[in-house]
Amino acid sequence: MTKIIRTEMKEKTPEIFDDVKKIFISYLEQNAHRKTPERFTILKEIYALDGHFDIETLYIKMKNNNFRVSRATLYNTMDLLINSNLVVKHQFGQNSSLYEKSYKFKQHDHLICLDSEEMFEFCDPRIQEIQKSLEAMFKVQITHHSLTFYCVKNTEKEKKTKK
Amino acid sequence: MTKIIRTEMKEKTPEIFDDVKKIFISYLEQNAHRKTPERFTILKEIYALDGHFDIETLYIKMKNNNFRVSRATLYNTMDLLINSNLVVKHQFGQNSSLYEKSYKFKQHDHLICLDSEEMFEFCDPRIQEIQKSLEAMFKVQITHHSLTFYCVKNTEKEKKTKK
DNA sequence: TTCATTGCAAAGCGTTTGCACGTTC
DNA sequence: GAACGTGCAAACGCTTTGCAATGAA
Repeated sequence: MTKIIRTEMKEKTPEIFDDVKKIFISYLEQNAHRKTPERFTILKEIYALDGHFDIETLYIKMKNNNFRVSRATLYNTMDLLINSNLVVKHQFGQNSSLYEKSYKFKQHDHLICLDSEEMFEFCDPRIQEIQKSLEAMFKVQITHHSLTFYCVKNTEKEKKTKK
Repeated sequence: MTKIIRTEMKEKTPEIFDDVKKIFISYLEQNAHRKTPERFTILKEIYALDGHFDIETLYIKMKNNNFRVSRATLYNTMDLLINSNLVVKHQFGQNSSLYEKSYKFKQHDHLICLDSEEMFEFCDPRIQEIQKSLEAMFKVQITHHSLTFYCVKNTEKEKKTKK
């Protein structure tokens, strides 16, 4: 599996779950969504995970913890969490999407090695400058972005198509 | 359908197909792939298209032109063309991939409006600077990147999840 | 002749949908 | 009580795979 190298240590996860829960409640109330126990259980499970995860992994984890949950509910809840800015979604390959908790975790982009199983995370302030330029040029408000660089360590004869 | 606004006009497509064909032949020979008529027909069809397209669109277009082709061959050939640097692949949503001819067409990134059907293209030199920094920092060679900004024109109450 | 490539159809797989039941408001 | 949310299974849609036939080297 993919080894992830983080360029900066993340702060120890304190009791941020209370904060996160409040934010989620506020979002649900403001948008007239119901506060079901499933939604809070899913949020809690996600904030107990580190790094990227996919729906299947989350599903298995919850099943192992004896929570009765369906994939459909997981997908629905992810949308709510993304809109609450509590989770970010990445689509690196063409396969499954990867998700990641985002509250109090620094926004970062990715550098993916094509000839090894490594993925690096980085944060470059120049991306914010580009964003400002675009907002001024196109007269829009940018909500988020996705930036991924792909690299090789060794020179390869023919690039393997990423599965 | 998505309206695409280009920030700079592309040069008129001259007889670049000869160049492109030579590059493809060279790639096929260097990698011991066969030079089948299907591959060249697909290449020609792609270079007759403008902007983004998906496999289904290309498939229909070729069927309409009375070419006997299968989707499987289209997918296989796209991989070869991507490795030849004659085509780039975008994965904006989580649905189908979009492809685009790339030879002699300026590398660009995208700005996607979430509350309209517009997509802008832009090219910012600062992205190259970020790339250089990353190559030095991680001691790798970057082959390509994907950068997409998402924006809104109007303030929206609840973000619609992109289909 | 050999075996990579092709078209076709079926399979694969992540995600979405339909529906009856349960639960929040 | 009304209607939103849930679990389950089936459906969906893009992509890949299996296989016999074709044809490039």
